[in-house]
Amino acid sequence: MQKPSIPKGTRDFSPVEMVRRNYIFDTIKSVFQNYGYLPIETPAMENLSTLLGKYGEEGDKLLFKILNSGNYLSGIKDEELQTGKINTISRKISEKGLRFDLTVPFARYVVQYRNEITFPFKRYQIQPVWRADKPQKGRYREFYQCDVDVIGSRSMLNEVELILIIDDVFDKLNIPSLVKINNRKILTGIAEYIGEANKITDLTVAIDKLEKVGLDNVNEELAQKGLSRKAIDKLQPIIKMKGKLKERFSSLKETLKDSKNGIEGINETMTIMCYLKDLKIKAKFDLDLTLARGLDYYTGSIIEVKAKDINIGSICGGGRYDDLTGIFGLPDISGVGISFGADRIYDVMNELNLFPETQQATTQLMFVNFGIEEEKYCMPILQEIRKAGINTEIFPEAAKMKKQMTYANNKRIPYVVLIGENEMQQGKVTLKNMETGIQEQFETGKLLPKIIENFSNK
RNA sequence: GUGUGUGUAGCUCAGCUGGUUAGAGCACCGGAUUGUGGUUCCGGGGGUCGUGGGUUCAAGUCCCAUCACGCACCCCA
Repeated sequence: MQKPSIPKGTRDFSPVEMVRRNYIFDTIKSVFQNYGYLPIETPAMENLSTLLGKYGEEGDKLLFKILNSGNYLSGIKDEELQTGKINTISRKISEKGLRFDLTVPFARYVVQYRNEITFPFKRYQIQPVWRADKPQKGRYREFYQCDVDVIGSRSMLNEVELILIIDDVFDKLNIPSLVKINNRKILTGIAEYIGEANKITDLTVAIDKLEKVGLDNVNEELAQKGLSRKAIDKLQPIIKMKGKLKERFSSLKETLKDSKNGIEGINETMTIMCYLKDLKIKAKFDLDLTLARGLDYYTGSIIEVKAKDINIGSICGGGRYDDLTGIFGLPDISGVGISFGADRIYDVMNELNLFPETQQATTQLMFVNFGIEEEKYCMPILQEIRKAGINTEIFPEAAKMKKQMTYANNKRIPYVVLIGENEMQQGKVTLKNMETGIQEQFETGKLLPKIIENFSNK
């Protein structure tokens, strides 16, 4: 028989893992709500027309497509199949795809329900997304994103609040983090300044790698992509720029003074920084001109968060998009949002041992099952204890004591109740503390108060 | 898409320059202990060595192919 398995890049989650994952999700959710964001959900699959062309050429390739139902080959002629033109054929046999992120479905949602939505619209969305990437460390084919976006407001206050959200989330999860801030308009300005405005994508992709591969390699890649020697020389002082935030801003302003885009980007970013410097923030944040971010739709601020001392890529990222809804027929609506990568956050917390150990046990009290008579005697007591809010279970069959105790032990249930023939006759119960091994006997009526007392002491 | 590594028990792995019947730890089941888990002792089940082909007297071990998985790059959460 074939060994059971799951597709690569996907994962099963055990009860222990789920408790931890839910801890992350609950933390994130509570912060989102704290800032006035409300949840929505969208379907796992979208029409391919919604998805295609939104993530660049690379992104399109990474979309999971869903085969049409029924006789999906009926509209295709034999000769057409022979041509091997995957793109035209796949358009005919597949009309749906799994969502690639949550931002594009959100844009679709906003346009579709524009008459019912009050703007600015603040929503959060925590759902899985799928990418047909090659999996590796910190990269999965199915993973959760926790998106929070506000659409219909151009105010930089939104950016500021998103950074506060980032700070709150990582503070609550105890993850030391580094927030990088940049602006696409500044990058455009730089491209204009060095005289390579049409090579903006190549430029940003290359300088994005600065930290990883070093300046020489970046310059090499730029030359390879066809940027002129002169342009690369002009770029050097900008990406090498160091010093205090204030100084960097003023020197950048001087350099990009002829670029309308550049100045706009600088002003926006300065506005954000101005707010931030007067607020209490635990995370480190900084302007990082090498931050580019791939997704095509960003037009203004861009934000990315990395966990300190861990090499796993970014754990949160986002930015402002001025015209995402334009493609769906609703132009001139600006939005800004960020996305937390729950799975990477999990990996980081795992590596740094940040999960509270206490999360393990869900059952607080287990009744050992001695037989039918005892079951009947115990059930009303269980009901009463459950009503008091204690997580309680009874072993479902009168298995050997050893098996039942092993079960309780493996499940890390802290207390076990024994009511057998002896106890029933005497109207007593035996309560065993699984941690200390000590057990005591008392009247049945005293069980509940005793248990409540035990748990409240902790 | 490019490069690279690994496939042996449910899991983690050992198995030397090819050599009899493929091992360990953990997990599981049973017993010591018919009303007591976590510690200890004894015993047990479980493997077409990823798959197919080749070299050889002989292949888990060497060669080729193939599949699967991992890591790095590209890109990204």
